[in-house]
Amino acid sequence: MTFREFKSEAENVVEEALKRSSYPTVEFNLSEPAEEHYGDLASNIAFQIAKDLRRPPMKIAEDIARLIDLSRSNLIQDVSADPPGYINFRLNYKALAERLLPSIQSSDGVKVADLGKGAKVTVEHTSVNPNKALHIGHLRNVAIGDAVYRLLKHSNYNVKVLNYIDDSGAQVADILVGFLHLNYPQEPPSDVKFDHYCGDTIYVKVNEMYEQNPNLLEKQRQILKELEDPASKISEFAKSITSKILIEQLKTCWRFGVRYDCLNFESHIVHSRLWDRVFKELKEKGIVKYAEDGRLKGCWIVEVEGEEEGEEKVLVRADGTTTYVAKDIPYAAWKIGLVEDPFNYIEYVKQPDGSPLWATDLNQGFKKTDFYGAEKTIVVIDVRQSRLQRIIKAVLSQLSKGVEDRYIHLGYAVVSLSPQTAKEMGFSEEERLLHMSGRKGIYLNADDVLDALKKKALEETVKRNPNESLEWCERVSESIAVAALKFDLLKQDLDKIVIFDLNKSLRLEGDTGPYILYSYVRACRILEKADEEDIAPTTTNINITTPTEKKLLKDLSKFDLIVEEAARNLSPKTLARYTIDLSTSFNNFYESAPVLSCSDAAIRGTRLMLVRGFKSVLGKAIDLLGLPKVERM
RNA sequence: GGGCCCGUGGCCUAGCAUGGAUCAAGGCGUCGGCCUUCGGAGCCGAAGAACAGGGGUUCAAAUCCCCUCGGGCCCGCCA
Repeated sequence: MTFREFKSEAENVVEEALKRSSYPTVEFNLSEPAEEHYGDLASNIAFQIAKDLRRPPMKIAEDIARLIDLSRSNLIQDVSADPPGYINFRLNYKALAERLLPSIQSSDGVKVADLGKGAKVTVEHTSVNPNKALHIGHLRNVAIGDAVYRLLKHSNYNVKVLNYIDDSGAQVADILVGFLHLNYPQEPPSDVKFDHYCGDTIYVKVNEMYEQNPNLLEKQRQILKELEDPASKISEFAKSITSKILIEQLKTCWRFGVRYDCLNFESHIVHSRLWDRVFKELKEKGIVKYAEDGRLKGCWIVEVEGEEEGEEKVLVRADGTTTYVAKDIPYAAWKIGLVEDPFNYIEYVKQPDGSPLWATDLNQGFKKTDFYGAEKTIVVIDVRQSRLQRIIKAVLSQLSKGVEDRYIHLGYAVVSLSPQTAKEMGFSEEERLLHMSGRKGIYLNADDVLDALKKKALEETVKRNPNESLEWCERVSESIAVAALKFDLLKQDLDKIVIFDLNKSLRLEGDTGPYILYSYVRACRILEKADEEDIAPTTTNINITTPTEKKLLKDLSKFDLIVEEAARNLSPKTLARYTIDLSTSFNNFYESAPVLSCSDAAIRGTRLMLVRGFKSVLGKAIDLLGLPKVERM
């Protein structure tokens, strides 16, 4: 918001000084010094010049610093050359406060850079097979996808969120086998959600039975065959089951604070014959080849860039059916507008935030242009799918130039169970982390984890709020649980495996979501009391004095730079880390700079503005991460 | 066998894109402090002294390059 201006002022004065000097023009950068006491920004320009001229950097830094003219700068307090050759700039905190604080007294004033200029982008995430409940691993996908959506939307992209529903695969047939051939009742026990029932009981049991009873596998194949006809009785039955599961899954996602724009059903993509059109073009352009002989005789295959011969991927089997990856190609082509839209759209359900959730349909509904033909499309899927995603992208690139930049696979490492949790749950006795498996029943259901977190938060909330109703405490605890889990899944690098430990992840202290919420609540309390005591913020006589005030102010001023970085790199982690840092700065300020009891009116008023500004900025950061907010806890 | 990713104090992580400053930063855990002060889900301090190992590039490497080791994932006419 203004750190950006400080930075560009510093850039300008260095460039101008360089022009006035006898030194050659070079590229340089400005970064924050390792230690606060060096200043607020440092230029490495002297090192860059020293490299070319083979002269001591310190001398060069001194020469340039001497030529720097600050007369037209507002936010630079002073500048110095320091060993071994840095040019350090210090912020004029009073000027920064006067510029920044009035603008962020309400959340409307907290602006984010316009990166998107309204460009149409789709983000696909969640995409859980509709035969089971979401587990903790799925939640990483959901949290990342939702945060990316929020980051892009606020950076002025026109973002639509897609959720791909594979309603015609073998996993769905497995559930049908359970109902039709193992006589599972169609209603779950009264205290069990339908998605849990299908996933925890039927899916796992059916897969166990396949091993003992090969006949059952034959039944599954039969069901799959019958599912190909959308008008068949079994298709209708499948649809009723998958819809029931899907709605339960959506409830979990809504509980997690997530929304979507459109459900894309695989069965619709298959029956739309999109594949035929794309396949025809792939053949005409020679992108797919027919294997005349060899191991893959009779198949249509593509070569995979960067892989050895003999590693070709089959798109169409010898029997004429399409493979998994082939099914994704027309869908991806649809997303970026390489094919016409064959779908109608119906309003599937109203979401808790009031927005409609649309779904593809082949018969009824309207035509809509919102969901296909995006400038960029981002698909959030774990890294195990990287090779397939690369193949899809490569095939599309051959159909149309420029697809490389428009089709983006956002991969992330999986969530695994810690040895302790694996033992506690009775999944394993080994001292190593355990990968989850829906088929084997090795996972923790998302709802169960949230419930456990909520229970823990509730104990604390009730203890701290003896005068509040149980309903109130429950509501707050639910928010704390969601914030804790979501933040835990967002805060680390996408390339790193999340080792989920039931006990450790139930933490409410330290680098956690509750820490952030707690900081927010503290700010709310101060503002509430200030209101009661009729203490108004200063707007004319701003006075920044202490180190913790300065640090908080500086952190606030960086918000838009951080959001920009996070949005550009599709990196929720970047914002998550900032949010912790900002909260820490506030808590330090809170300990050392009393607001309401401060006797100096100007200082008190300034601090109050800082608290308000903090509430606005942190509130925005919380929104962008997709965490729930609470005003008391 | 080929490809991708990870390896930072006892444990978990940030920093790596764009190499630089005397102490490489947080959290957890351990030990010790801080409520007559806006809420202690907080703050302060201490101990531990660590960028997997080796080589290279550079005035300067946790960061770039190469090799080795350890761990994970992917490599099906399954999805």
